[in-house]
Amino acid sequence: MAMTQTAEQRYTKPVLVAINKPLDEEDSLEALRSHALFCNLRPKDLDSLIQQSRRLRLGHHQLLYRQDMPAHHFFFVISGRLRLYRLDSSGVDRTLDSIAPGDCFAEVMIYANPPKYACYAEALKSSEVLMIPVKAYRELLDRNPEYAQAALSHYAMRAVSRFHDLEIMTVQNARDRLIRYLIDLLPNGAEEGGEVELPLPKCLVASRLAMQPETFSRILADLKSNGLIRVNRSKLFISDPQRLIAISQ
Amino acid sequence: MAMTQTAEQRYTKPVLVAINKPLDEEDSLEALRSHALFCNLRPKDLDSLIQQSRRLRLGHHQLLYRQDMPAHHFFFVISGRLRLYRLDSSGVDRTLDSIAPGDCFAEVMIYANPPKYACYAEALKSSEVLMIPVKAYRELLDRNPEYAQAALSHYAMRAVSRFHDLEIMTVQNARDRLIRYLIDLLPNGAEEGGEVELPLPKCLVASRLAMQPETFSRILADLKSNGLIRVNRSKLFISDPQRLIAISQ
DNA sequence: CTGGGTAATTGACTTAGCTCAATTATTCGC
DNA sequence: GCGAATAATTGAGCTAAGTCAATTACCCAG
Repeated sequence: MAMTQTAEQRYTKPVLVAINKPLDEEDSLEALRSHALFCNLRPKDLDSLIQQSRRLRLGHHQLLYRQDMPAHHFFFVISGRLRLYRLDSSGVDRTLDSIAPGDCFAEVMIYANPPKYACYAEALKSSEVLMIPVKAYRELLDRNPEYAQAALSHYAMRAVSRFHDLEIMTVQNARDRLIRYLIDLLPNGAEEGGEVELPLPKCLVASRLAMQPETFSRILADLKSNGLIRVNRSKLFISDPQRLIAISQ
Repeated sequence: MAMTQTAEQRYTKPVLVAINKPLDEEDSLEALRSHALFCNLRPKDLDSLIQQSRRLRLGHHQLLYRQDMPAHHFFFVISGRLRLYRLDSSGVDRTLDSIAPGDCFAEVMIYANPPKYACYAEALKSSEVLMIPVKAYRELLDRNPEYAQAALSHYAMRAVSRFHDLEIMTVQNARDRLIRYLIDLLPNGAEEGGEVELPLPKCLVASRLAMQPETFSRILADLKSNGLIRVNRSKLFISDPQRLIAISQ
């Protein structure tokens, strides 16, 4: 079962030795330029930051960093998808977040003290990330204090969203947690229905929501049989979010 | 039962009309001066910020702000204790955090957009808070960009700690969640034992950990009968944290 | 210090969700 | 496109934890 198999067991490759090539080409960094952390940087500052960064290719299931490793870099996802997880004392693997292209992660390390990664990060499929030196970004902020504003507001948003994640987890039954999770995946929340794609394989969504994969599967089957959702692989169609909320009391 | 009684039902007093007196006296603000967000401010800047703030007295169970209220202030706890919680659609009250003297809260609102409180805040007992205008603090940061560093590193720490809170909640059984929670309350974590005081009444700790008060009580009784903890009101004595961790597999 | 209200505990019962196990899909490397 | 490995589903049984109810212990206001 995936949840009891640890990343330690799965991956013997050393961390952070993926093929990395200099970032001379300018393709596929448009998303970076529009990211909240970077969109206000002067072009020359951003270019310099990119020059000091490395593009990294990660294979399916490849580990990017380990919890407690000294954090010298933070990351921007160019393509693919990653997940953040922790291992507890008994080696159980707890998925805490998934990261999509266009997102940054471990950026909180820029100002953490000590700068140690708070979790593991691995690629869920073959992915490309930009590996940005913490030192370079900090120096940029120190030389240009006006840039701090964007970082502060980015961190504030992140804090609110983690707070919200915590709220879901205080919901005491598995079905209601799953329903809240699905509704948060909808682009407009409970406002209107639509199709959502699970950002993680089902067994990892289950782990994220503190339930067993079997329980996840049964709840989904039940919602489906009640006509509340339609399921197609990892894509779910929710026609009426309000009805979903209603059944969760 | 406390968990199903909503704050709305309990409190009819208007919010934010507690007696507030100007902060001319300088007593009991020592803790403020040593807080990470303020300790690097030049005395004249800090004094000006304090001048623009108001000291607020809150009675037992008094509501300070509501979720989604526009956030014009953030807060520093001078004395007493508060809790942060949310209400879900069915009116169930979910405790997410408790705030002790010397802590700031809602400070993330300084840079949130829109500036709306992400939760409710109420006093758990009679408390005094300093009510700091977001505008004043933002202006201070805008005029003195070098101050941003402290705010950034404070936010980074907060993010890591929320991430950790989330991790506890992915633990799938109530006993293990409670054990992890208790160990986090120990000053030195699992390193050495000691006495911890529950920061919330037991029924709210239960809510925070997504379990029923009855379950909380039974788990505590069981740990006690196994000699793993000693209980005295809201004070728990943990002699051997490693043994506790061991039984949580 | 006393009484009313809330919080905590304990018991009995029920059920959601976990575990184990077997089967069927799906995915990915070759 | 084939086959091995992983993921998802489904069933059966069991147990942790929820519910309801009654009792006892606290805590603050008066």
